[in-house]
Amino acid sequence: MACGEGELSSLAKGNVEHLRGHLSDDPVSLTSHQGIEGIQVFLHEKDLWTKFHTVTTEMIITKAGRRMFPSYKIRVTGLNPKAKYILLMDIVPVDTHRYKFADNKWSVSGKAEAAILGRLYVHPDSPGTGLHWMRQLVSFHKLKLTNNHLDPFGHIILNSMHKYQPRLHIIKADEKSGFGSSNTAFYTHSFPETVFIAVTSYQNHAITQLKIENNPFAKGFRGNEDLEMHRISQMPSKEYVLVPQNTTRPRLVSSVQFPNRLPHSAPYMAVRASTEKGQGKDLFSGIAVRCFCLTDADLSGASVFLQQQQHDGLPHFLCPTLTCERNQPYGAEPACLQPCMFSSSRGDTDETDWSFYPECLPQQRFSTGQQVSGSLSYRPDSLDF
DNA sequence: TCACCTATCACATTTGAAGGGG
DNA sequence: ACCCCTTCAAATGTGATAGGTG
Repeated sequence: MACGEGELSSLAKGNVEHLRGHLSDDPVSLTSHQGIEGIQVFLHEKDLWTKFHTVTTEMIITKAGRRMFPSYKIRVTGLNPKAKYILLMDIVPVDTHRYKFADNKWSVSGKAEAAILGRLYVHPDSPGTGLHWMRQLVSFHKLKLTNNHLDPFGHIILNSMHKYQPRLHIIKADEKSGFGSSNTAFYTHSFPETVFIAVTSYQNHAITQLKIENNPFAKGFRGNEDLEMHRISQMPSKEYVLVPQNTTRPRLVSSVQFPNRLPHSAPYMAVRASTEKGQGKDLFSGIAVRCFCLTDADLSGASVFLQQQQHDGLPHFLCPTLTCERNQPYGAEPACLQPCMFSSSRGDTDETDWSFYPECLPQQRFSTGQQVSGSLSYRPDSLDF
């Protein structure tokens, strides 16, 4: 059903270029059309786009060309199943400003550079029948952005630090509709949440984090703390680096490293990590969890607490150790708690009570001052400290 | 000369397609 | 035909450094 580039070349490529003259340069109007009625397009992963949009989406541009993330994917309805259509994208400047990122926000920094002749990205399945386009997601994930004004690969050329609006065009590709003439039937749509600023390196750390968390190819940058804690665990105890407990750590806990000595006076988070989907989250019934240690007064030991992020936005704290003899959520900051420590040595019969977490049964217990490292396994039967 | 901003490159890591062997 | 494994190109953000500008 899909039609290749060759067919496009012979049938219509020249005409598609010719169509540029008919396409509006106005990025603000969301939809315009001529000779086509009833088409609807829906943005795939709209929620993800919105997440990026709320912190101002940035797209990397490189000399070699860089794909967009999130990918531009759409679902189309309302096409004539038997008629042929060409689907294509272009990306147009939103305004005539150049932008800068300072004080954690984007602002206008001057006049835009001269606009580059806009290139079109024709979907490789073009021309395809309405049935073909409607029965599956239409993905423009292979579209690449470049800042190379002499780019020979047909990538879309943009200026760094300028704001752009991607647009979708659906063009009826048959002679009857006057294809290639001024009567060509077309439909154009812009999704406001896909506006982005082109950059050569990310400016806003929030965007970097969103990309890392959502782009599978950036998976290698997730959970860097895992690697860090592993590195730390290989160091002599005096060289442990401790992270203040109030450090924002939004992710879930799956692995644990405990130094054998901790400075006193403040709670420290000595634990961290999560790389696998669902780890921690499932263990703790879908609530975000993090672990940290409290020291006792003579620096000789640490206790483990688990912090639950409640839906009311207030963190509650659980102490699963026997010493505390409290298995209730604490409605207070950990600093308000009396430090408690593991009073038993390894092999002692004292039970660390993990019963609050029915799936979470430690195979071993800690002793005071004992260096403990290991991981909370995803599978309840393989918890291993 | 200096500070600041932006661009570029090598790098480590992951993904996923392709190909070979059993 | 199917499964498993290996290989490799492509995609990705990082961090150091280069280059441009005022």
